[in-house]
Amino acid sequence: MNDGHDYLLHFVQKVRLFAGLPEAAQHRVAFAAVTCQYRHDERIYGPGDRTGLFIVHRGLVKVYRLTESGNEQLIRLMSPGDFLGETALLADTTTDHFAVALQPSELCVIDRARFTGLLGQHPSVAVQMLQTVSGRLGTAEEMVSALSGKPVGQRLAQQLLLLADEAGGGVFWLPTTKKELASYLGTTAETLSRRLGALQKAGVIRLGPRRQVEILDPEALGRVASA
Amino acid sequence: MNDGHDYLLHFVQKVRLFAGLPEAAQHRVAFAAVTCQYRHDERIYGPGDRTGLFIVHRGLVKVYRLTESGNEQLIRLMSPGDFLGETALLADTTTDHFAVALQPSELCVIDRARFTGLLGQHPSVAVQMLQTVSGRLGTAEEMVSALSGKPVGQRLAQQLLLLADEAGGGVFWLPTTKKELASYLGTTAETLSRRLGALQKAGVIRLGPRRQVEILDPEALGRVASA
DNA sequence: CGCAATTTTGATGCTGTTCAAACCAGGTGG
DNA sequence: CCACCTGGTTTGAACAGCATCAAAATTGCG
Repeated sequence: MNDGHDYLLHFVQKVRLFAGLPEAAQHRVAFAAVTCQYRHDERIYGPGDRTGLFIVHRGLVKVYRLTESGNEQLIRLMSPGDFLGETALLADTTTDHFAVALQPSELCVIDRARFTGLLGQHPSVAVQMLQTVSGRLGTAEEMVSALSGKPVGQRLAQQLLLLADEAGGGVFWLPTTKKELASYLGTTAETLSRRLGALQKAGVIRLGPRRQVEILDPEALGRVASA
Repeated sequence: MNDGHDYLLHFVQKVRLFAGLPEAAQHRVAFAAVTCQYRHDERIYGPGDRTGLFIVHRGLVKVYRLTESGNEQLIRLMSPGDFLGETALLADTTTDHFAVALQPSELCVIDRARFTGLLGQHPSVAVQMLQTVSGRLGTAEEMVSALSGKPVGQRLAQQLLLLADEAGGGVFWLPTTKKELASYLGTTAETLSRRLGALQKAGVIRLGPRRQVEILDPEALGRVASA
């Protein structure tokens, strides 16, 4: 049991959400948390579930919703250190989101009641969470602008630059299938394929095996992104 | 001076953000706040400004951004009791939003430093704010889904139902020009006009003078909204 | 090697944008 | 009270981008 606690404590300290907490409080968080393992394609939660707070420890989780036509609309990908469940947690409503592990993943779960208690006792957690959620709101609003104004090619170019930036270089691998990337960009796999092909033919990028993308001409891509 | 304070205090108590605070804290908030008057079309803040927290006391404020093509993209309308400025407030970055008074308006402004101090001292404010921002995130994400999936007609129908609901009846007035409603729905004034015309011809709604809208057949409208 | 999923390619049609012009409404000043 | 003027709104015609459907080609994997 102690082993488990120390393990959790170490993890809690690495998550920005709890980094600012006094150590005693970190211990309490570690006690409140439960770790869960999820295998590939395993569902973490779905619409109607009364969720708590999830924190990704290891793996990759996709959050999406279903459109009325039955298509998946990818909302975001969560990597280690990210948290999910903020909406349902606060509003006392249930989500309409699905969360599924894309890779074997490990998540911490903190019960709803315990977490709201924690929020009340430790403002820094609430403030930190507020910052993160504000950031997400900002990107969502940007997405709205992009969807209603820019053609697909621009959104794609932006996303490629962003992915390259995250990877810290001109070569990277798409984090998901192209079909899902397409849904994230608000388009279809077919159109995405055509746009990528066009970029490659223009000598701006090179597509390698296993969803590898190499950016040959970042400046040209930048021009496309903000045309 | 005391008059001013009492006036502010009364207002502070009516804003949900501060409703849960002990009275002493409410007094402190009232002291920290400054009221500002804005006339029609007056700019409240713009991109690059280092804003604080704004709370709408009276009037109507539109928040928008400019797309690269120079069009306004309406993000949201703020009515009395709503607050703005959360993004810039926390991230220590500057906004890329514009805020403009659509009507003669009165706003409370709380300085950035004071507000972050307040947040640290009173978790309930942070939690309340988190709830509101989470809600906004939810609607923004819905908007993304809608934009990338549904045709304009559906979005419009949803919005009409929502406005009718807010107004508490089948008759209401559009809160803004149709041009702005169009930008909010991610389309153009022309298309919006055509859709409204179609709905009227179908006997679902009736368009009156001064942007009045009367919903004649709510069920039909509902069917359009979730086709 | 062969299966199953992903990705690509092609042809077609629709939705919505764009540009242009007419139209209307409310507000102003004579 | 009316002519006028300035946004806002409507209408029309032509065009562009993207979705859709169907089918071929590729990839990854057991």
